[in-house]
This record gives sequence, C-alpha cells and structure tokens, in this order.
Amino acid sequence: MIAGYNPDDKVFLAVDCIIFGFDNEDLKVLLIQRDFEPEQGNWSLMGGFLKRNETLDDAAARVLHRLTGVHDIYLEQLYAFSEVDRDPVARTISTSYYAIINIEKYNEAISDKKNAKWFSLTEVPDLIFDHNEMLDKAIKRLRRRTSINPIGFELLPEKFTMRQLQKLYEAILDKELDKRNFINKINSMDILIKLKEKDMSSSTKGSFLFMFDQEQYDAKQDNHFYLKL
Amino acid sequence: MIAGYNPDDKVFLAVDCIIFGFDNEDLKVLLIQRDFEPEQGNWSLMGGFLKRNETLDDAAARVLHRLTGVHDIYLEQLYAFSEVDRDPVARTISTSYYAIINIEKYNEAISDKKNAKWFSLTEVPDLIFDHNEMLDKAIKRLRRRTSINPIGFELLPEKFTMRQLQKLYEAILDKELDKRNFINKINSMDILIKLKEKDMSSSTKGSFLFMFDQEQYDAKQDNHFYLKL
DNA sequence: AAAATAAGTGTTAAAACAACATTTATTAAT
DNA sequence: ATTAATAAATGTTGTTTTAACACTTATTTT
Repeated sequence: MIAGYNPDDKVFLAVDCIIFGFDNEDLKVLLIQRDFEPEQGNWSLMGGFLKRNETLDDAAARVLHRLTGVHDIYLEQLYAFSEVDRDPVARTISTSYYAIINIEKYNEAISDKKNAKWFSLTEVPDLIFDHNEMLDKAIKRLRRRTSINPIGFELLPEKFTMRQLQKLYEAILDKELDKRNFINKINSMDILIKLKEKDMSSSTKGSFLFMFDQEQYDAKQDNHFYLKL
Repeated sequence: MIAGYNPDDKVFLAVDCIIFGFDNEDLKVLLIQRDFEPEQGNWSLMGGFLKRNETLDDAAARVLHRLTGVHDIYLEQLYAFSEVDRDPVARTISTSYYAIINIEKYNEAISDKKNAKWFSLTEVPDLIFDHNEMLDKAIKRLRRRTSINPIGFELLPEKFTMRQLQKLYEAILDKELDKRNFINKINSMDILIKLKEKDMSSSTKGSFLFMFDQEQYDAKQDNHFYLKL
C-alpha cells in the first residue's frame, strides 16, 4: 500500500441526476419510483454508481440515457453530497448533476420500462436520502445559470414563440415578467432567429416562431449575458 | 452484496484545497512541495483522503487546518474531478474546495513543517495531476462569488482602509477600478463600519479604518448584493 | 515656507431598467 | 357582412444605475 492510499478509506461513488423539463406551463422534474431496496416504492432521483472506467460526467450521461433514451443533452455537475449516513446501505458519496431536456424529445426517445414520472416543482413528494436537498440546490443553480447563460432554450422545441420562451423563464424564475420588457431584453441578446412561419395553435392571429441561433451565440466569445429579469 | 453496491467499484475520494490569501498587493495561493511519492518535489495543492467518519467539508477543513493551523475559515466546495487516470497510483476522485484566509492569521497560526509557499497567481508553477485546472476553476468561482457575496473581507485584517479593500477587489477581479466609484458602490451596500482610527502607515494624512459589519450583513436577509464592479 | 504624498470628495452624461395601454390580425358567431 | 372575441405585436417615459472624470485637503519632510 502506498502511503495514504488506505483501501479501508475507499467508498462508493454515485451520481444522481436532477432532470428538468418544461411542458409549456410548468417546470418539471423527472423522478422514478424505486423497484428495489432500500426504499423500494419511494420516489427518487435517477442515479447510479460510478464505474471503473468512466468519469463522473460519463456516469451521469449514462444514467440519464438509461432512463430517458436521450443523448447529448445539457448536463452540469452540481455538488457532491457526503453526509456519513446519507445512504443506509453503505458509505456512498453522491455527486449530483442536473440536466435539462426537451420533453418532446424525451417522449420520442422514451425507453422507460422504469416507473418514471414528471412532477411539477410544487408537487414533488418526499424523496429518498438527501434527494430533496439535491433538487433544491439544482433549482437554485438553474435559476442563477439561466440569468447568466441562456441555457433555457434547451427546454423548448426547436421552434418556439416568444410567449413560450417567456413562460419558460417565468417557470424557471418563478415570477411574472412584463411581456414588452422581456421581448426587448431577449432581442438585445441578439441570439434568436425570427422565422417567417407562425404558430397558429394559440391564437387566431398566430405568433411568429423563433429559433435559437447557435452560431451567433458561439460568436459572442465570452458567452455570458447577465440578463436581469 | 446488495444489488448495485459492487465493492469493485469503490474508489478513493480525496479533497484538494485551493487556499487564497492576499498580501495587500497580489492575490496569492498557498502551495506545497510534495515530500512523498508520487511526484515528490513537485508543487501541489494541499490535499488528503476522505476518512470513514467525516464529510467532505470535514475533510477539507481538516486538511486545511493541518497545513495552516487555521480554523473556521471560509471554505466552499468547488468541483469533483474524476478523470480516470488523473491519479497515477490509484483511481481517485478529488473534490476540490477553495478557502480564503487572512495571511496575517495564517502567519500567527503557522504550524507548518510543510514545505509551503505563497505564490502570486501570475507565478504559479506547473502543479501535479489536474491541480492547475482546479486552481483555474477556483479563480473563476472566486471572481463570480466576490461580485455577488462580499466574501472578500475574509482576506483582509479586521481593520482595513478603503484603499486596501479596493486593492483586494482589483487583485481578485484582475482589473483596475475607479476610486470614487468603488467607494460609492461599497458604501451603498451599507455593511461597513467607519472607525475613528486612522491607519498612518501609508500616507502623511492617514486614512480611516473600516470594519466589516457582520450584523448589518446578516440582517440583509437575502445576502446577495450583485456588486457590478 | 514649500514640496511631496496619498486621502477624500461630486458632477454629469449615458445606459439600463421598470412601468405602463393601445392597436392589429384573424377566426368564429351572429 | 358585421361584430365579437382572442391573443400578438408594438414604444414611450420617468427613474435608477453606471461610467467617466479632476481638484482639494491634511499632514510630514525638507
């Protein structure tokens, strides 16, 4: 044994994923009902153990893909939770990740035999272990992140209306925004493409569709926008 | 073995601490020269392994205390680093923490037989493993954090001049600030107590000393200030 | 008395922000 | 064909915040 590397100190390392989605109305989180012990039958975040040949990012992406069938989505490390007794089975440290996914895409790619369900943030049940705490932290991070970095677009379909975008921001920030001010601020970022098409589903007049302009966004080298909403 | 808890997947979990200090001129980081393998003789962050009965926060505080002799300092979890081969000896995931300490206090409490040295951020050598990456991330986080939450005071002596505070912010943010605008903004936060005493060391006229007003600060319930500097 | 040093202090123009109401395009109903 | 209903689209104004900018003051040393 090399000094310091004491096998007795080895621990399990898990990842747990907070998966956010948006249904044009509420911000939602995807939870699973556990079909195994411990805490069988209770609701939980989707998680898994770190394997020998993968990074935490890999593990989080794998876990997420297993549940949702979705690849290549926004995924960000959140925080490592390490209370000694947080997992009753064995000492396990869990690194939480949060993901934001387009619910439509998820529904296409649906691979779940799992007992998974979307919950509005206001209706989240008691979760196992410290998962409620993880979720709280993820919400706070998402709010802050959204104000700096327009990642919110990941939650919308490819084409969306200004109204949808505003609803999304309202759901994330949990406050109402002024329509005109919102549009002006979004436009000032200059990262949307206005299409000729209209969405006719929400009104007789129809409303123009927009797309996120990835190129423009990338071109703004420093990539932080500090939207004060 | 309970399903999923496969002992083969256990790993070492380390903490590494980025320790920031300020010497009235530059922002500095405390590094140690390793007196053990691997990478003996090379510079590194101060680190250690997570023990069976402590949280990561505990481990980081312990590691920090062992090096500096200082207790009760600002310490914040930064990020978990998990590249498969980041540690050549054994699979080790490291959770980095950053700390900010008052160099004077450190010098009082000096407990180091360790080969430790303060480096200006511009003069940091190549570090072992992924420690340079950790440091970079810590600097970025410190910058952002300082703009939101006036933690910078932790880096100053109890009594300080406006000039010192400005130099500190300039060092953290790595840009020059306008003296008058800076004072106005700091004053608008209303969390400093102006003392009757003057510091006479820096000029013939002397400059008033200030203290951080912890009570005022705590009283501002939401505790984020968004200082745009 | 003069020189040197750093501290202390206010104004202004520009930009960002928050609050606010009316008009427009279209479909459905009469 | 007119009217009613619905949601979309659109600009202005007063207020606040920010950035840029230079001179005076207090004290010590020469």
